[in-house]
Amino acid sequence: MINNEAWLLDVFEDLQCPGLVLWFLTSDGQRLRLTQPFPVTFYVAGKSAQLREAWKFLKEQPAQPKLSRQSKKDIFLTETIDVLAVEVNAPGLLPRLFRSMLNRFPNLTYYDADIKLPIRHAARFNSFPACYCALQYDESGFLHTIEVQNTPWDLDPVYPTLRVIELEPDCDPFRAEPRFLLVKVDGKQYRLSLFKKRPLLITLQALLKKYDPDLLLTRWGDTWLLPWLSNLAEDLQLPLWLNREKTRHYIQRPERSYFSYGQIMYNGQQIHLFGRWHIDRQNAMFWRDFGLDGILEMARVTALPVQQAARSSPGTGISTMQILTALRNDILVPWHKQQAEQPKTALDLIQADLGGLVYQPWIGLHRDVGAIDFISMYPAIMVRCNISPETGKPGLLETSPEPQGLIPKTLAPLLEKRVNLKQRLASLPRWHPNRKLDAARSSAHKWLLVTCFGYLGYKNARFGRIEAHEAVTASGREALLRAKETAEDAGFQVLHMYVDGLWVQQPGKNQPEDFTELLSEIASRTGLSIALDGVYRWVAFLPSRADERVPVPNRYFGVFQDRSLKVRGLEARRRDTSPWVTRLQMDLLEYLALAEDAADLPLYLPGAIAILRQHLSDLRLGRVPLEDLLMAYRLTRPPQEYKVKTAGARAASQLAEIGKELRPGQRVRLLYLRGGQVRAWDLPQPPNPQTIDRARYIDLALRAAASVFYPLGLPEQDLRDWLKGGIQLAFDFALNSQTQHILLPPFQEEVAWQTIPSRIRLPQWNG
DNA sequence: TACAGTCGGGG
DNA sequence: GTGTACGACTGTA
Repeated sequence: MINNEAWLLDVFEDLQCPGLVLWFLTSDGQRLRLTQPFPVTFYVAGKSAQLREAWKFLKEQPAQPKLSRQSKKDIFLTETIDVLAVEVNAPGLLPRLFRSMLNRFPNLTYYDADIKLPIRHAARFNSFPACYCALQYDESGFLHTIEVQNTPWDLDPVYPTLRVIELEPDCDPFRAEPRFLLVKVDGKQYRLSLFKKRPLLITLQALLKKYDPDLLLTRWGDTWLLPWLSNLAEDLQLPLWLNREKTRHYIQRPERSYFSYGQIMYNGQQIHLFGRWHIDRQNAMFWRDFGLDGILEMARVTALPVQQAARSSPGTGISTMQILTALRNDILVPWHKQQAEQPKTALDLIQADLGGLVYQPWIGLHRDVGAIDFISMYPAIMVRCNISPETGKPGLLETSPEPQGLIPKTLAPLLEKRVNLKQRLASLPRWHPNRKLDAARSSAHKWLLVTCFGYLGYKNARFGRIEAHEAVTASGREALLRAKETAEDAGFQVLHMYVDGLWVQQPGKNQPEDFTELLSEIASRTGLSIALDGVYRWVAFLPSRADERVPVPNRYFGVFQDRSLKVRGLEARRRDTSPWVTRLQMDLLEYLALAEDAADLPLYLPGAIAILRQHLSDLRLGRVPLEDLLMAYRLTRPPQEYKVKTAGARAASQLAEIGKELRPGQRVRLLYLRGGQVRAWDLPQPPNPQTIDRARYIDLALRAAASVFYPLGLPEQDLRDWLKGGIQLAFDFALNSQTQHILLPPFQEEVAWQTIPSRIRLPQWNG
């Protein structure tokens, strides 16, 4: 018998004999393949006559399941229920057995029938990707015991040193033809010609053999590179060991478009390897935002295999965590949710059908404003009020006496870890190397927490229940209202409230300490944690563009004490705004952010106008690269299905004509051309810069600029008229009920914004 | 003028 | 292997 310690890399079913294959990385750096017996069970409930039929049916199946009667807990029922337990020795045989059962007995109720092996393993052994284990195994590689030494909740996980090979073509294969494969391994770089196919494969295979990587980190590996290489190897009859498990071919999951987060999303096809991880940076949803650390963190806390964690949404993650909690607490996991909403009274409907509380902000400019937010408000409410599909309806912000429900049980450690990470983050100095790591992990958690709330109200979620969802929003509104009362009792003016945050103001209070007492009072009156997002030097809430008198809750910008900007709802935040317009708007905002005091803002107006002017003349003189003028629209359907031929639809049609079809969920990039035309960016011929619809872009630019100028009291139309030249510009700058009349002389061409000093001493313009 | 279509959010 | 709902806004018909 051999004792050893190792990190777990991969778990999958053994094709040779019943059980699992596990790949480990040992503490002394070996890559170890072990096998482990792993019988799996699913459960069936229904009328006893039908269950007896099912019993007979199962006895005749080649998988030879072990059958027994058991009493188990269904989360939606108060009493335990009698179920038929179907145990299979070879885990790989379960899916097919379940499918044939379902075919034959579609009306029975199934549990634990579609749970992936790594999740079952996690439930039974508390394992998770890259967990550190104490192992006992014999010479034949048969695993006798596995004891996991750490938990997903460690703040400082110790990871093994992974061997990594990075592979990427020299350009985007969907936009041009790549010529080289760039390989990075062990500090060395190689550039292999894609046209010399035999040497390419021989070199790659040599590298794979020599370095035996744990992680293949690619770009377009999912959608192009790995299938291309694999097909090539097959054609040329050369070996290419992409998998560490050499008897297996990789898994190719097809591309798909799906509805998530209120929009159509697109995922390219995926290539999953056995015994080592493949991550395609181009196709990894979480990769861009959180990096490998975020992916590993997702994998740890959700127990999803790394390759899946990298490519799945937080919804899959949180759903998996709920399944884990259920399995560990001996609660049946329904195969399909079949829970109907309970009937509601009319009053319930009126009270329940509201979302988060939204208040109308006071339009305009405000100085010295504290922004305070509840920390992960909805998840915190779910934990505090014990809101779960199986628990009773709690009073507003009250704790129920029932045992902790499945959802709070799942969330509590996650919430605690996030708070710990955030606290540590706040205490680390800015230069500290761990900051980025903690921030990435904290954000990954935030996503899981946010999504968990949405999942409660999702009709197809396994553990969702709309009443629970509504109980959460009801308590959320109550918390915000109590916070408002508390602030007003303390003499603050509440300028705005939005779902989980509020903006408060009191003359003379402009330091973080000035809000400490308020924070703790709100925390005690609501029982929820709350934090100061920051103190704004000044903040501007914008009105609706359609009607100046109507405030909109989420269009604002402001500057914090540390000079950092916060921008919401402006053009620059939108992904369909071209980079040039975004740059212009951000330049203007960053420039205004130099103002120490809102009262100084008028002094910055000439400089801001000069910045605008500079960008406009860049456009006129053709100095703006075409890429910076690209608009990007997400397609929601195939081009021919659009009733209204939007710019995006027209551009997608152009691409479809040359065989470059985009799927729903993908973005199409385009330029506006004169004569109301559009042109897709990814057409073979580059567009003629002369045909660009400059007027159109200038219009977009002025629109964006006007949002920024609005709180200065400068209306968009006046700005447009004045820029044409020849007239004076007169307007009123209002702050704290004091009005300043401002007069600008007729617009002059000759200002280069490079000449604007960063620390401003500008002439007075006031009349 | 009606309404189809797209966006946001979190950091 | 999937959050919903909705308001703001723009551009087409």
